[in-house]
Amino acid sequence: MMQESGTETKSNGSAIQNGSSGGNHLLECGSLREGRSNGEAPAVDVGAADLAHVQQQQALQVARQLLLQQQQQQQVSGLKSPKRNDKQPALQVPVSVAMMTPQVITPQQMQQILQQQVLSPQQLQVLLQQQQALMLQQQQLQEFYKKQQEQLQLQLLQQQHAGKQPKEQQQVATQQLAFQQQLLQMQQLQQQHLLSLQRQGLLTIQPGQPALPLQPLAQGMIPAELQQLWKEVTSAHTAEETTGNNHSSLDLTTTCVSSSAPSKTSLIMNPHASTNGQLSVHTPKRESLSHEEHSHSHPLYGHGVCKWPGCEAVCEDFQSFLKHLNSEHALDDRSTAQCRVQMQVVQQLELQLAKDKERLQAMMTHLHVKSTEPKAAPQPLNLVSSVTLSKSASEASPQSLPHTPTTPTAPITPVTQGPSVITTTSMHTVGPIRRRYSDKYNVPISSDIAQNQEFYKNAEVRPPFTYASLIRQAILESPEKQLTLNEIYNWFTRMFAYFRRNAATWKNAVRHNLSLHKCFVRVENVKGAVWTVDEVEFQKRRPQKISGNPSLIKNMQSSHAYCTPLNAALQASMAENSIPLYTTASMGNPTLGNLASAIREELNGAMEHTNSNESDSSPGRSPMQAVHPVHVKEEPLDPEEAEGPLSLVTTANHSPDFDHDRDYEDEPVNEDME
DNA sequence: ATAGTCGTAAACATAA
DNA sequence: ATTATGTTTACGACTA
Repeated sequence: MMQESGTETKSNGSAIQNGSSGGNHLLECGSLREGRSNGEAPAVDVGAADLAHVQQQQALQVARQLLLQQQQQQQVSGLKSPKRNDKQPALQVPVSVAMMTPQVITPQQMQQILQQQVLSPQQLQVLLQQQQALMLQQQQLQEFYKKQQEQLQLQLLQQQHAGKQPKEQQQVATQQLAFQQQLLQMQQLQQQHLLSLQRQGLLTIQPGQPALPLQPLAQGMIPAELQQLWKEVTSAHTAEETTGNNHSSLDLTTTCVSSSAPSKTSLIMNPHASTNGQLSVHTPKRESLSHEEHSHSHPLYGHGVCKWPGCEAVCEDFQSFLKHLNSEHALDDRSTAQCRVQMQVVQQLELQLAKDKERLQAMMTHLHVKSTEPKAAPQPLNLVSSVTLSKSASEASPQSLPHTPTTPTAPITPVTQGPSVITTTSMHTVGPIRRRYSDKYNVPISSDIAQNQEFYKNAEVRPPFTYASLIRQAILESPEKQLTLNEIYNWFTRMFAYFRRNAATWKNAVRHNLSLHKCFVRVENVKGAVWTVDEVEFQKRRPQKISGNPSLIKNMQSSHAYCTPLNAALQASMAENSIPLYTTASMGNPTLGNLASAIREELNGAMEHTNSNESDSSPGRSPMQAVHPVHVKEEPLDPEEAEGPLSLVTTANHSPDFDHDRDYEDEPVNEDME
């Protein structure tokens, strides 16, 4: 008999922020159409290269045009971000453009497009050059046109005076007409190409836009300026991206340029960008465009620095800033281009946000778990039990259902619907009453926990991992990589609402597991004993993980090779995703971490498997280094080197304040942590 | 059909 | 004596 109710140091641990971002009204996320299913590859055909270039040029110009208009309007009223609510006049144009896009191109398409580097920096450069050429051409044409017109008028006047109509005049007139036609044709062409561009997702311009006016063309840019512009836009952007914009924005520049930014790449690689809602709306400097209602804090001004993308000019006071703004960032092509880029950034972010919101909503709806919801179901487990998303669900749901007594409150989403709604990576709910832990199914525990931390904390959902995995995780998350039994208990209760009840049961299970599995090593300590993890042993039992999926392994390996460069960064930043627990994880694209660790863990598992279990026979760098359990306590031994450093960081999150928290005692779970 | 894994329950031991 | 901590056994569900 274990009566853990004995030690009830009610310090209630907790930082259980039931942050559950509750009712976010999901935005209608534009249709999630397949990315350019019909292989009309945006890629430029060699033969049609010129045409494509012209198209791009024109597209760019149109974009500039739009932005110019926008800017003109904004000059007075200030900038308005194309964010959700504004339908203000100031934004009219851009908004329509921005809002348009989702329907025209899906995010996926966008990603693809960008990934394909349809507009790679180089390409854009070329593009710009060509644009310059074109503009010059047009300029010449226009000038000529003007001259002709002037001439014509002069002649007209003269002739009116003279009262006669010489042939010359007619000639001039027809000439002019020809030019006009020429120009018109050009415009039409431009529009045409624009449309095709749009179709290809190269440009996000509203088709209904009026014919390309000639005026803006006339004031085309100076080549040099264009170059500079591009440079600036690019560099500024990349810089920002790398400085912590996690938002996987898909703007042209960054996506193409900054291969170093893990977020982006991974997002692209990620089949289902799953995030846990929470995709914080926090856009680093990108808010530059967002409008500020507060007169004083100009979104483009902060900390005495101009926040215009890539500017960073120092301005002592607001006045000088305004001055600077008007002089340096006046309505010109550069600003326009930058604006455009910014627009895309925002747009993508919004798309992403919308998507994630929708996802979250679906998750919530599906699980029917609301932190506010009265716990009608006494058996928390059952609540999710039928949500089986993992394997078992897909194969045969029938068997799983009968077991669940409490299905009433169970998820709404029919099981048959499958994992489509909830991304398989993020939401591995337990199986039937007798969970089939996804533990083995390529879901890295660490990332899953990190990602769904809030969820687990608030919803009494059984984490889809075995006790062993959870215990290991708890231990690895600790600073010393070692925990006392009680600390393990605390970790369980702290991290999972599910483990705040039936303490006797699961605590027994924990102890049972600790004793049973060789991977848990008990180490005598000054003040008792602590438990550590023998990673080698732990991994030994993992080969089963990927059991039947050679292709997956293959993919993993290949993809691993591909993302090796970013792996380091990923690992560092994500640090198993568990560090800043919900902070970083939620900030960026949690999926990243998931992906990263998934890859890593999977790989380890796979390799382990193929390496013939045991006996590190691998010549090169075997994922595991045979270490004797004895050593365990001495040095954390990094069986998976990849994870070694990570774990170190991981521990950081284990703030001392958590250590105090006491158990949530069993039976009378006063779930007042809502 | 079978072996292995996992969760649960419980008996038992031991130290504080 | 009580409690926390460990160990061990048994058993059923489940999977490969």
